[in-house]
Amino acid sequence: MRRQRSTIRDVARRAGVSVTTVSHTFSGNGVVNPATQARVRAAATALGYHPDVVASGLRRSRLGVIGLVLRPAVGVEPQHIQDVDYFPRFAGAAALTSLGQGYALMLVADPAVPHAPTTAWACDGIIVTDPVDRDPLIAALRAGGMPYTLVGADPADPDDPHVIDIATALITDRVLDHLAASGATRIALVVGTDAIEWNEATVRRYRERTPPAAQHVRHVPERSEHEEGAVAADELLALPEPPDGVYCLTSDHARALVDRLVERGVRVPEDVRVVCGSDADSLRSVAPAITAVDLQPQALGRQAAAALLTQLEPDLALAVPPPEHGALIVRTSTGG
Amino acid sequence: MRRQRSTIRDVARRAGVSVTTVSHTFSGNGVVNPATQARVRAAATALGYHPDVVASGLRRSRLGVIGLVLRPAVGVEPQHIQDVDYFPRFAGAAALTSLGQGYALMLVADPAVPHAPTTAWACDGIIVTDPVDRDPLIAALRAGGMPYTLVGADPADPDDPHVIDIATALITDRVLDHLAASGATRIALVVGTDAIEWNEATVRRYRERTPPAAQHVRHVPERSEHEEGAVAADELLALPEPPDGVYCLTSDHARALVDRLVERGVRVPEDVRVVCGSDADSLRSVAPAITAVDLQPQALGRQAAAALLTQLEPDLALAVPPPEHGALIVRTSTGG
DNA sequence: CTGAAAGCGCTTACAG
DNA sequence: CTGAAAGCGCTTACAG
Repeated sequence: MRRQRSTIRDVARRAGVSVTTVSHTFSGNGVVNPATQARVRAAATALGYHPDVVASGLRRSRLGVIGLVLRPAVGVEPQHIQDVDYFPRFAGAAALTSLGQGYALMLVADPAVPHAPTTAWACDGIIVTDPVDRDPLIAALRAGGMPYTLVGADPADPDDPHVIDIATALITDRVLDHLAASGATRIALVVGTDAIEWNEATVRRYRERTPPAAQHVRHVPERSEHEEGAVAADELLALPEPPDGVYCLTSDHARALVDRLVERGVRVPEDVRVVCGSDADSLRSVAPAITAVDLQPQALGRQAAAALLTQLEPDLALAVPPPEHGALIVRTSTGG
Repeated sequence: MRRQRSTIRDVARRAGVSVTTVSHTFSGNGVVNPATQARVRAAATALGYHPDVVASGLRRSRLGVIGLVLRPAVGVEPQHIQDVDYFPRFAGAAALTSLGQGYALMLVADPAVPHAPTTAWACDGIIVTDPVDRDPLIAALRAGGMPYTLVGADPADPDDPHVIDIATALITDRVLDHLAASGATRIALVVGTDAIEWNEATVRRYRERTPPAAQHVRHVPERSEHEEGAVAADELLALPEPPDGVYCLTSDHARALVDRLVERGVRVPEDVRVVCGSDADSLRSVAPAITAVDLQPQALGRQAAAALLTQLEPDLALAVPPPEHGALIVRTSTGG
């Protein structure tokens, strides 16, 4: 299956030098007479030679590859993940930042899941988005001595220094303030069930800020049918004192929730104001359009890649602007 | 920089066996007594051992990595490429298809550009989107014996068997038919300058179908300022017989073009009908919303990955549904 | 400035 | 069923 290519040996033979000289010529290490270099390069060109990155990676312990584990991607149907706006944008920005520093960006399967292809270990460092509570992957990365950067913290280890802040508490404050300013007095929270910072820290902050009697938290699995959002809407309306504001983290469920509210004659935003925690195409084009948090996936992707690259090569001194956390895109669902 | 991990030797020593036995245990090759296997696995676990994919890749000539070259990405500012909807969706779908077969998807820089990191060669095969005329990258891939799949053909080599069809002529027909059905009688074409199939085959088909006197083709560089679309609009209006229909391939320029038309008092779609060749967020949310071709990036991404995987492993027999080429999303700009 | 040689961590005939 | 040994293509002290 491998392309049979010419090797450093072939080039050395053709140029009449040793493999050392060929290696030096291409790596820039050592000193090689310019005339000799020219002979070597000519031979290489004639043979269509490229240094084998894999062999070189084996010797130098540096591949020039950054791995990206997109947590929810594993085992999810393609149509699911790609409807989500967040991940493609995050990955795109991380890829371009990496390429700019001479690194490729490799999308890998979670190496901690059973039977995962071990390719995940063929990189110089790994970005994980998002780590879960007591994340076995992080433990494995540490055990293997693999450099990593996390987007959002493992809830069980908030002080890991290799975390890109996703500012969940700050964002929660902004959303709850905005809902209140739009006239909401009883705000319900609809969150996912993945044990990630985004879910857990949102709930924590919500409980800190909301009088116990007014608290209502509904959990909806991230990868459930969209209709679960509608079911959540029904339940909220059935409460003794239904909420007049809802903060729903995921976009699919927010959409189904609003659809159901409208279907049942509830006016949005007059009767119930709704904010979604993650902006997406689909929130813009529905009626009423839904106010959402701009999570700034591209800024986060750039940040994460820069942080990991700096870990790998401390001299890089990459300057990337931090994301502007908590920016709200106000739409009809909160009177915008 | 490399994580110092335990090696197959360490495991062999601890388990009291040879490295051969350890290798056989993990690779599934050869036959190993179950009891011995258990000892080996126990030792491996205790040491936190993972087979080194790079070393194994070097020996076996198989890495489990598919490369993806996104042509326009090179040298482009991050904010540019990520505004484009096409590439993230394509890459996402290709990644998931690959992961499903145990391959990682690596985003690599164009290995044909000078000083490109050679990482691009650290994969088992490469997907190129989109090849340019007389593409030096394809020549390099062939010379290196690297399996590849192209999305769209090299205009100079339409018969390469490793091409995923992007059906440019068919799409052009659909668009021109739709514009005519919406009332357009003189249709201008606004295309990019990259020497890719999409641009060239669109022009060719347009010229085949349009009476010479009614032809008007305007080239706008893909990576020019958005305002170039406005300039194109001005030029079209300045023609002796201005068009009453425009087919503009790229979304940024289509948007600027429509904005300028409206600004100058031209009614869209009553006076001029406009179709964009590539759907994007931005076309949906403007007024008037712009009719566009759904290029089906996800379907193409799946197709391309499946084709390459099948080349690498003929036994795979991956069944992926082909994209439904030429689907139009009709919006206000053509009376939808 | 150039080269012979060891070794990165694995796989794979081959011999026992 | 198990092991000793060669070798994948490169890099890097080290000696000349």
